Amino acid sequence: MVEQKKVDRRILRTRQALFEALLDLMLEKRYADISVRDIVEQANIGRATFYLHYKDKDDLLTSNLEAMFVDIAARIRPLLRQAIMGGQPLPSEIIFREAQQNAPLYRMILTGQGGSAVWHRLYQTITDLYREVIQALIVGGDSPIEVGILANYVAGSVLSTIKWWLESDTRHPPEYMAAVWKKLIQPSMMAVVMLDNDWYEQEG
Amino acid sequence: MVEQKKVDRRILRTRQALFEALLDLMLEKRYADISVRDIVEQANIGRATFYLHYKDKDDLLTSNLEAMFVDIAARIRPLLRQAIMGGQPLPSEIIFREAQQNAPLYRMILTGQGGSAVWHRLYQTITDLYREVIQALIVGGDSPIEVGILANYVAGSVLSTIKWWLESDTRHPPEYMAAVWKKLIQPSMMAVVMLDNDWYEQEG
Amino acid sequence: MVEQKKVDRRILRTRQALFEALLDLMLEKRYADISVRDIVEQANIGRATFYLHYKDKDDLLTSNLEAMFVDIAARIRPLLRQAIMGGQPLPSEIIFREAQQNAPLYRMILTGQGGSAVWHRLYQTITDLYREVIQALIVGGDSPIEVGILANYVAGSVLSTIKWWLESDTRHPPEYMAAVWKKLIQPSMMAVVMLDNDWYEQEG
Amino acid sequence: MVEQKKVDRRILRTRQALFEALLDLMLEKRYADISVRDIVEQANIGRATFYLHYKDKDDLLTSNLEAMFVDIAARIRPLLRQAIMGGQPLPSEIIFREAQQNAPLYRMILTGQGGSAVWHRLYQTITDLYREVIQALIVGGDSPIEVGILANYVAGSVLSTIKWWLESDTRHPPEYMAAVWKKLIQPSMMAVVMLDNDWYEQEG
DNA sequence: TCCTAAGCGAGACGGTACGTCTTGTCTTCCA
DNA sequence: TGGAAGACAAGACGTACCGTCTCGCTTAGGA
Repeated sequence: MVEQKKVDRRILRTRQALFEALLDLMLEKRYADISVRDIVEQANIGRATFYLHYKDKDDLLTSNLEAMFVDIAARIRPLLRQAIMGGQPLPSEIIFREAQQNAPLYRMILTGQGGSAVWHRLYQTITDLYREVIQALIVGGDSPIEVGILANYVAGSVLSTIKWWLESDTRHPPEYMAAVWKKLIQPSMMAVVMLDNDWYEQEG
Repeated sequence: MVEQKKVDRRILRTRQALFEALLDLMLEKRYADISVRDIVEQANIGRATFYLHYKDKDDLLTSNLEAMFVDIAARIRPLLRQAIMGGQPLPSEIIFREAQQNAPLYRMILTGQGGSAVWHRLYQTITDLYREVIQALIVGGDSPIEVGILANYVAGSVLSTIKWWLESDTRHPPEYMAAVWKKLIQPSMMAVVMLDNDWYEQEG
Repeated sequence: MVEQKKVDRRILRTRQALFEALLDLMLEKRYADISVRDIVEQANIGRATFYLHYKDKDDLLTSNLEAMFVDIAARIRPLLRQAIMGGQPLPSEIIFREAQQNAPLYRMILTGQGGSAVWHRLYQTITDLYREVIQALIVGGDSPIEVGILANYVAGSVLSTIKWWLESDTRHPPEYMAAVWKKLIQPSMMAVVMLDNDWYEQEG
Repeated sequence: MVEQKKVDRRILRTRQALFEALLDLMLEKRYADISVRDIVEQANIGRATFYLHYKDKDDLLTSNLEAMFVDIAARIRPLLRQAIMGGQPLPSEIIFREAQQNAPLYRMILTGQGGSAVWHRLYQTITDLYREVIQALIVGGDSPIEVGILANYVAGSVLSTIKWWLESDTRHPPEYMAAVWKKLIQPSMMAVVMLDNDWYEQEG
C-alpha cells in the first residue's frame, strides 16, 4: 500500500494560488514582464513563502505546466484512442474545441505572450499525442517516412492553423476549422497509413 | 533623390558590434538570461553608449531582427518567384538549405532559446513568403480555403519539419528533407492550386 | 506572605537551557551576530517555544542578566561588608579573583562582545557595590565630593584595570593587580573617608 | 610630488551624507535598531549606492569613526602637549569641555546607545592620549607600574566621571568636574611621576 | 590642417527586483 | 494539554541590473 505522504493542506492552497495568479497575470501581460512581486501580490502570499515552494518564476511555471499539459493530453487522448479502436474517422475537431473553450489561454501561448517554454511544452504535448496516433494507425508495417517527422508535421500544422484561427478573432466554428485542416493533411496521411509506397516513390 | 543623412561611421560600427555580440551570446545561452551588461562587455562598448542607440535589450533585438529577416526573405523570395514565373516545380529545398547553412541560428530560434519574439518574426517571415507564393499560384481564381490558413499551414509545417530536423542532429541532407516535406503537403496544395473544388467538397 | 507562583519545573529547565545557550554563543561570537535561531538550536528547543518565554533576544538576555548580576553582587557584597564591619582593610583582591575565575565571561563583557547592555549592567552592579561601601565608610559625615562621583570613579577605574589585565593575557596574579589598583585609588579615597577637607581645599 | 588621487566630489558628499544621517539617527535611537534603509532614507541616498561605499552598517560606522576620533584626539593632544612642554599643570578641564560641547554625542556613546564599537574606540582614543602624556611625564625613569595600567586607569576614571556627569543632567560646570577628578587622581599620579618608589613600596 | 562638435568609455547614482534570512504569529500534530 | 514542527507574512539584507546622468578623452569630417 502506498504510504501517502501527508501534506499540509495549506501548502496545496498556496501553490495553487500562486499558479492561478501567474496564469491570470499572463493573460494580461507578457510572461517576461511579470515579476515574482507581481505574482505574490496577485495571490496575496508573502514573498518569502513563494521561495519556500519554488526556486523562481520559471520553476513555478514549469512545475505546474507539466500537470496542466498532462491534463490536456488526458482530455484529448481517450477520444483519439476510442476512434482508432473503432476504426472511425479521427474526430479532429476535438482539438479545435479544446482551443476554443480555453481560447485566452491558447491565444496567450500561441502568440508568444507566455514565453517559449510554454509554447514548447504545448508543441511537445501535441506532437506526442499525434505520434501515438500515427504509431497506432500504421501498426504492422513500416512507414516510408519517419514517425517523428510525421508527428511534427501534423502537430506543427494544427497549431499554426489554430494560431491563425485565434488571431483572426475565431470567426469560424471549430467544426469548420477541423474540416479545413483535415482536407489539408488527409491526402498525405491516408497514403502513409495505407503504406502506399507507390505514392511515396512516384515523382512529386 | 534621397538626402543621405551623413552618419558617423563609428555609429554603424557600434550598432553592428552590439547586435553581433547579442547573436553570439544567444548561441550560448537563453535570450532571457542575457543582460545589457553581458552584451556591452562582449562588444567592448560602454554601457551608456548602448543606451545612446537602443532603448533596451528588446529594442536592440527587434531593430536588427527586422533587417535580418528582410535579408532572409530577400534571399529566398527571388528563387521562389523565378520558379513560379517559369512554371517550374517549386524549389522547396532552398529553405532547408538556408536552415542548414545557418544551423546554429535556426536551431536557437526554433528551440526557443531566442525568446518568442524571434520565433514569431521568423514564423511571420515564412508565412508571408508562402502567402505571396500561394497568391501567385492561384491567381485568377478563388481558393476554396482562405489564403491565410494555407500560408499558415505551409509555414507551420515547414518550420516544424525543420525543427525536428535540426533537433535530430541534421542527419539527413536538405534535399531529402525537402522531398519528404513536399510529399506531405503536395497533394492538398496541388488540389488547391488547381482550384479543384470537387476535392474540397467530397467527403474527407 | 508572598504567594509563590507555582512554576512547572520544565519551564525553568527550558529557560535555563536558553540562557546557557546564549552565554555559550556569546563566548564565541558577538551578541549582535547571534540569532534566535542560533539560540534555540544550541539549546535544542523549538523556536516557537522560545517565544512562549521571551519576547525577543534582548528579553532573554536582560531577564537573566538581572539574576546573574544579583548573584555576582551577592558573592562580593558580604566580603566587603564583613571587612568594613571589622574595620579591616578592604579586600580589594576579591573582585579581581572573581574576574579571574570567570575570565571568559568578563573578557566577553569588557571587550564589548556582549553588547552594551551587558557592559552597562556590570558597570552598574559594580558602581552600586562601591556606593554602598563608600556610604558605609563615610557614615556620620558629609563627603566633600558627591558619592555618585566617587562610586563611578572607583567602579570605572577597577573595571578598566580589569579590562587591561584580561586583554594582556592575565599574566599577573590577581593579588598583584589588586595591590597596584589599591595604590592608585588609596590616597584620594583615604582622604575622602577621613573627611579631610583640607585635602580637598588645598591647591591641586 | 604627491599624485593626488582624483576623487569625484560626489563620492565625498555621498559618504558624508551617509555618516551624518547615521549620527543623527543614533542620537534618537539605539544603533542596533537602525537599519540601512533608515540611513539611506535619512540621507536621501539610493540603497544600492550605500553598498557602493560601505559593506554594511558597521563598515559605515567604523570607517568614519576612525576619522572622527582622530579628529577628537587632534583637538585634545596639542593642548596636553603644550602644557607638558611648558611644565604647567595639565589642563584637565579640556576633556570635560570637549564632552560638554558635544554632549549629545558623548551621552550617546557613554550610555551605550551607540553600540560597543563606538564606546571602545572612544575608550582607546582616550587611553592612547593619556599613555602619551604619562610616557612624556615619566621620561628618564622607569615607572614602578606599567604605563598600560596607568593609562587605562586614568582613561577609565575620566570616562566614568564624564558618564556620571552627563547622566546627571550636566548640572556642574566642566571646571568643577575637572577639579574634582583631578583631586581624585592627582595624589597617586604625582607619586608615579615623581618616581616616588617609597610611595609604591610602603604598606597600603 | 586645424577645430569643433560628436561619439564614446568610465562610472556615480537612484531605483527595482532578486533570492536569502530572520522575526514573531499561528496552526497542526503528537506524546 | 503543552511543546515540537513548520507554514506563513513581514520586511531587512546584500547583490545584480537597469536607465540616467555627468565627466573627460578621442576622433571624424567640415572649415
